[in-house]
Amino acid sequence: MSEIITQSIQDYLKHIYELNENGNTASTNDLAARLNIAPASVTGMLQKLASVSPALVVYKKHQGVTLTRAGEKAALEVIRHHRLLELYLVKALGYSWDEVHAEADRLEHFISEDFEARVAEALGHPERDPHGELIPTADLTMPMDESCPLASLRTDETATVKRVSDDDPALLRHLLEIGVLPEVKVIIENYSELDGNLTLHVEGQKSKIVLGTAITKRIFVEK
Amino acid sequence: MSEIITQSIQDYLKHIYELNENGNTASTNDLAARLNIAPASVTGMLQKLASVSPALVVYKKHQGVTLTRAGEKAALEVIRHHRLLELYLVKALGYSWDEVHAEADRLEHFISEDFEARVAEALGHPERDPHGELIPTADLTMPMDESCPLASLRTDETATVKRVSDDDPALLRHLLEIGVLPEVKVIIENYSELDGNLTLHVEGQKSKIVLGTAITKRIFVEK
DNA sequence: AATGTATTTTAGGTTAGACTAAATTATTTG
DNA sequence: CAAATAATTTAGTCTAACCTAAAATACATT
Ligand SMILES: [Mn+2]
Ligand SMILES: [Mn+2]
Ligand SMILES: [Mn+2]
Ligand SMILES: [Mn+2]
Repeated sequence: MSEIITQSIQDYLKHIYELNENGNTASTNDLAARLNIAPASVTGMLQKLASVSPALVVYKKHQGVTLTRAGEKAALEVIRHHRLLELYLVKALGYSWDEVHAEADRLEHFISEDFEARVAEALGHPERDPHGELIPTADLTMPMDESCPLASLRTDETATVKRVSDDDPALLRHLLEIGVLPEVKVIIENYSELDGNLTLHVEGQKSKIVLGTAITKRIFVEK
Repeated sequence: MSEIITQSIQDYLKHIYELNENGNTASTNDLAARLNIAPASVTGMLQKLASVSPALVVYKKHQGVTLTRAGEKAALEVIRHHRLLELYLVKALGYSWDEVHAEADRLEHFISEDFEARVAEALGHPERDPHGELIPTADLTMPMDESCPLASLRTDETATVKRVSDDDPALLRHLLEIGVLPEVKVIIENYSELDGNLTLHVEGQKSKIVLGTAITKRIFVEK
């Protein structure tokens, strides 16, 4: 039984996990867009993932998929690899936080459990990756994430940045430049009803900055 | 033109390089044995490698293959990855020298040129891997290897161990135990005509040891 | 409730890289 | 040098993971 979980399957499961995180089922089209694979091919793979034993997803025609516990464990394994690798590349090999994603996205599929354990040890069993994303534990549970989008804050609210989306290097370079990094405090000076722009003061920075929703939806904070 | 060099092709080229090292052409059967692939499948791949452009091997029916310059460069790229990775795993992550081969054999195909450069830098641009094997340079040339098999030495000769075969963990653990490591000096106390056994004194060790040809052919020394 | 649009699935096909069985060619040995 | 044996190649299949085009279904709007 217990089928081989290929690189391709790992990528499907990882993206299904991320789409499921907000309680949504993962739709064929969303997955196709994320994975850069034709929707028809995604349907084929989802049907396969649902019919292996143990099943990795629950599939109902036209209604997208959710992960089974087996699928979730496989997904968390890959995500743990990814995030540990990202942090290791930064800490040990001097990568900057906008460079790590692509490298980790490949290597995540090929490191051994031994390698994973040694890297975790070398890093002191960290909780978060360079972008503040939570690292699943060695026993494959995902810690609770208490954060909400910066975009949901309003004038005079105060919060601490916890994590940022890591898939756009240009955004990461910009955030580094304006000092919006994990664990940094921000104060909302103004919220614009018209465009959703936030004007905010960033701890340690002289001038205020204005950020649109394309950015503030990708920054997560705790109040 | 310039075809994609897949993981599978990289493995073929690497093993062809190693078989070619002693001036021999790489035979279908030898490759099949090393790669754990049926001879018929190897023939198919060799014909393909000979017909891509630029050609990666020179193939003549029933006579095995040799690498073209393009094939050699691709092979050296993989071998450089492998040996840098092995040394990095030992130096940075605490692997022992009998544990690194399998991990490096997978990762060699998936690290970026950037990763390679950073690892080389972190290691101070080393010349040899943990087993004493020479690391191809960044511009893909293989340094001269001046060593010869320990098995070719005779009574009263003195030599320095330069490298050992890295593909048998049990042998590596044994060599570690008896102190036969790169840069260690040995003196041949006796050579047996009958079985080829060598009795030798190893620098830093109390008692003499006797090694059969299965071992002495896999240890390389300089006089 | 009917129609148009968006989403998803089905059907049929391609490619890389493996396999086995059978045929061919090369090499060794009596 | 002929027969046996070993090495290699050919021919035909298989599987995973993708593709496109067409069909089916679901959903949104009037
Ligand atoms: Mn990936
Ligand atoms: Mn990250
Ligand atoms: Mn390999
Ligand atoms: Mn080695």
